[in-house]
Amino acid sequence: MGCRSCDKPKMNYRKGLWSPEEDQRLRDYILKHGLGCWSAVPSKAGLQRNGKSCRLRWINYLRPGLKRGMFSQEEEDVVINLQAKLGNKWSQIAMHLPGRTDNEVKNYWNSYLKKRVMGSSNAGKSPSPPERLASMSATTGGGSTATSTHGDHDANHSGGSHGQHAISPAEPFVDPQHEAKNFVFADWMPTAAVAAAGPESYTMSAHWPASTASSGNVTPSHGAFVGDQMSGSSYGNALQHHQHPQDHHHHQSAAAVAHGGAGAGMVAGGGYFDLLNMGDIYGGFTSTNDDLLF
DNA sequence: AACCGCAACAACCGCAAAGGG
DNA sequence: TCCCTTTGCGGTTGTTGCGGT
Repeated sequence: MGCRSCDKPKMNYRKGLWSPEEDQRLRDYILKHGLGCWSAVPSKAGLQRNGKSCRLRWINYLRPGLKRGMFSQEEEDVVINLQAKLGNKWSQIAMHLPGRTDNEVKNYWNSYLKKRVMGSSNAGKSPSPPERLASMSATTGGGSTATSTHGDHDANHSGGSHGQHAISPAEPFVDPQHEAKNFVFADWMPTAAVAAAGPESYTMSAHWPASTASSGNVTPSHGAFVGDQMSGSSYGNALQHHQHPQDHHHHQSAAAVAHGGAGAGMVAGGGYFDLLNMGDIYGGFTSTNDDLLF
């Protein structure tokens, strides 16, 4: 833990939302050097952030394998059950939800599930997500906020996280192009990995779990957007424009898959990332590029 | 058109645990 | 064993967009 070699002079750290440039720096740095001493990351990566902030940003946003978008019915059930069982042990709950971060689970619980659970105790009249979804879907994805600066995820989220009603077997909406947007990894990997490994050496099949590489869900189209986004004048605007009114549908297919008996994991084997393997991927970020075998 | 309240969620803060010197 | 630093976690806050009035 202690990393005295990482000692650095105190400085005024930047706070607030991360800019695309900062994200890029952090990504590049970690892709290049792997995970190590977070306190050393800011200076080495040329960021005016503290290590804690970098770590958080990486874990909650930039880390490979993150699954963004609405929670499937199955995921909701897991959260509700585990919350009842474990209490607010978000990190532990998140462990059962591949691709979800504790922060995301926590936010989802606080903003929606808690009310729903409370509500359900009241004659089972749960405040159904559609209430908001209905209005959201009529817009560009609704509640995406400042944080929508990061856009697509939030776009998916805001509308999506409340779209449980959309989980309808009779409505197996599947749009690979959209589904791909559920993954931050897909956002940046195509470009970042190329940057790290070199265009020649980078191929999807070589770096992704087979199930992922073959799933076709990791589409470059989104990565291309990121490129635009990065070069755009406004992170937030770009992303907002990217929000899709139908984003809330993304996960219903995931849910459908889950309900369809994926069994081993809510998304594993369903044509999505094999998120159950993502732990290995995280672990892959050790110290060298050689370890970056996705 | 302006204002207000609500919702969503990223990010911050503080604390405790872990681990090296 | 103690001290110090880093890391991880959970609670909370801040910011922004949207709908309603």
